[in-house]
Amino acid sequence: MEQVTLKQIAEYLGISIATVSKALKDYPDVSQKTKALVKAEAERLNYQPNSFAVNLRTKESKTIGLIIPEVVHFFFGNIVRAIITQAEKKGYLVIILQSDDNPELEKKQIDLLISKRVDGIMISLANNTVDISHLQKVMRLGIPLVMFDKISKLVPCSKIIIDDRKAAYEATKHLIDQGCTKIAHFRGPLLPQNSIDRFLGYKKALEDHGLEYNSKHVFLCDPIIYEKGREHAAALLDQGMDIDGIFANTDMVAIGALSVFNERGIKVPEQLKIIGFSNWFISSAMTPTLSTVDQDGVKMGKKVFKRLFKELQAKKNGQLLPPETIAMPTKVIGRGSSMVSKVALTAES
Amino acid sequence: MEQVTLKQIAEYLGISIATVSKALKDYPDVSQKTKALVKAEAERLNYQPNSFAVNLRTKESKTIGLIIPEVVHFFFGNIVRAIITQAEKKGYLVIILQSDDNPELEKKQIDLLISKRVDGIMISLANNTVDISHLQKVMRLGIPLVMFDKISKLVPCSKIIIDDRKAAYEATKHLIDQGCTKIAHFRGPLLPQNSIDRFLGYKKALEDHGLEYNSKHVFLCDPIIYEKGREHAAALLDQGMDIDGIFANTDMVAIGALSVFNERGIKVPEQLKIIGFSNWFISSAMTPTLSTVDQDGVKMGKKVFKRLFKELQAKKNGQLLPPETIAMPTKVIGRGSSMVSKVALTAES
DNA sequence: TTCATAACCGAAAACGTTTTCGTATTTTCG
DNA sequence: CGAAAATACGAAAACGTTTTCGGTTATGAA
Repeated sequence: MEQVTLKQIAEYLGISIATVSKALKDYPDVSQKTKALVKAEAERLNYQPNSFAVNLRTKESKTIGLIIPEVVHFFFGNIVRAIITQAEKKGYLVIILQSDDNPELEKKQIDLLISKRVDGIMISLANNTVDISHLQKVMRLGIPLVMFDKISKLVPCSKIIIDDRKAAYEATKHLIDQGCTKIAHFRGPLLPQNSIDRFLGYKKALEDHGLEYNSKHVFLCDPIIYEKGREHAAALLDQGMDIDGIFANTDMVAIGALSVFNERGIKVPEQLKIIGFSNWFISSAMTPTLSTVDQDGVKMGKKVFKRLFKELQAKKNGQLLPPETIAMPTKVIGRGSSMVSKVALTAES
Repeated sequence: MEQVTLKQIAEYLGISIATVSKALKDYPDVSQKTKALVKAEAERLNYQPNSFAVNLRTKESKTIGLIIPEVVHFFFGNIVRAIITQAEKKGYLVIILQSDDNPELEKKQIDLLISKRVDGIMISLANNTVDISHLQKVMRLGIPLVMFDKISKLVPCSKIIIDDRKAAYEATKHLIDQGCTKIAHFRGPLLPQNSIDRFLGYKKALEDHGLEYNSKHVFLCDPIIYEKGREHAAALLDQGMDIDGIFANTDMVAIGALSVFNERGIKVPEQLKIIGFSNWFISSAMTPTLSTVDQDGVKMGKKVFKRLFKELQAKKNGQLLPPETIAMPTKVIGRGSSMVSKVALTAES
């Protein structure tokens, strides 16, 4: 019933606690015979070291924290899965906290992780996090920190991102290549770097292709949800706005817009082409299938943990790695919502 | 840089560690003056107790484990969110592990949680978990255990579920009420209780309404994914099977089927009606919108934690609560995929 | 003044581990 | 055979906290 301790094994075998501990960890100054004895007994009693005692002694928790705005999110979900898997391989446990895009909650959760003495922290910021004192605290305490996706340039830590600007540029260019000349952008909130970058990429693509940028063609989605896509799409139709393409900040928003067009009988892609962002699973199940920008969450999650692990190792050796920013590749996936049907059917399996 | 300890505060103030500890916890045998002094100093130095030392001493980790097949899943995502929120309120941290529907991984993760000395465990089983020795071990160790959604009747612990049989019955009945007489069922794997129950509910509904059950009308989806829905829908068409309704084990499967019908020009709901299960968010964004069975993940998550918390409290007081099984309510949501368009447009906002 | 009482504080043990260092025993080898 | 070296083990401190139990001082009453 109660968990067995080194002491119990020692008493049973009539040897010291120190020897038992060393035997289990294959110290060289323990005889083979004793080792065998101890291990057999530990096995028999199903001994499991008390991690609190271990952590207290070694000052290592073998636990890392992960804070993300939303677990349910398709993209984050993939990242989470990848991180957990990688971490597990290296013997780390992941504590996942969801900030709900709430900066205050995010702050509290950072404190919680610190008080739980996690070895490192991975975070994707809440959309409107501006005060970064909690992150600076993490750095000050010397806790390895890796930011990903939603980052703040003001924090001098490693970052794993995608090149949102370039990706947005290419998404917009894709619409232009398909013949669009009046392209609207359903943008994300004003603050987070990636929604800024996507907007800038959109703008740059227009300019580079001789299309004039019109601020009236940019719609703000805050928060970035399905309903906002519907709302703006409806507004667009109600105003009789002359638009033949939409680049949406996210698949979620694009799907919202698409549903309105479907309801109102606007033909996509004939009358209007749409491209989203993230390659959310469901985007390939829509009618028509949704063009989008693919960002590989699994790859990103792997990179995030790998980088953190590297910093953890460095810290153990008393080193401090200079922060590094890694941009992951993306690629435009053309599907039914932006391409003529013949192609759309075969674009993706 | 380094975390401050009681000892440092004590030394600085020239008093004992014991007094500092007691002052911070408002023990009655510490003077108001000292308390104020200590608290001010602790505040100033930003003292945070070392949780390992606390846990080692108190034998409480204030940490609970949560194992689910898949984090990304819409329904589980909601449950996770609710559990985390509730747990946080009571000062508990949640360690989330994803079993990927893999029984061996599930087993390992249970061991991991035990070795991390979590105070309690919440689990939704992998689809094909048959060996339940790891769960029995949890019970043997006296660790409070709550199972939800995917449960095993063989483990004598508390369970939070929905009445799948009743819910499936009503979903099927909904199709019958809409005029369907030849209803197929895309069922889940053979093992987990809830896919069995949904199948039984489907069958019962047919029988109760004078429709004959035909095993050829039941298609196995294992795993329960989008592609399986597509596959069976295609098979159904290719065989020229005479079907006017489908009750799918999950929205995911229903959407897969729907996408095939959309591609092949089968009119839903006119030629064929579909109802899914779970009220996955995206089901209301499909064209047509998907009818489904709503199960409130948030409510369920709350219940799960509340029950665990109750057992944790009881354990502290040396009691052991008898296991309890709670069924959460569900409700059929009729949308465009099963109802005439006039209604469908207004069924859900 | 003296004694009982209350108020306040600290010494010390305990939680279970890891690791250093010392010591006792055995082995090796000139 | 005797000294040096290798081998095997254990004592003890340390990690930071909580809590029991005494002890000291101040307070008040007799």
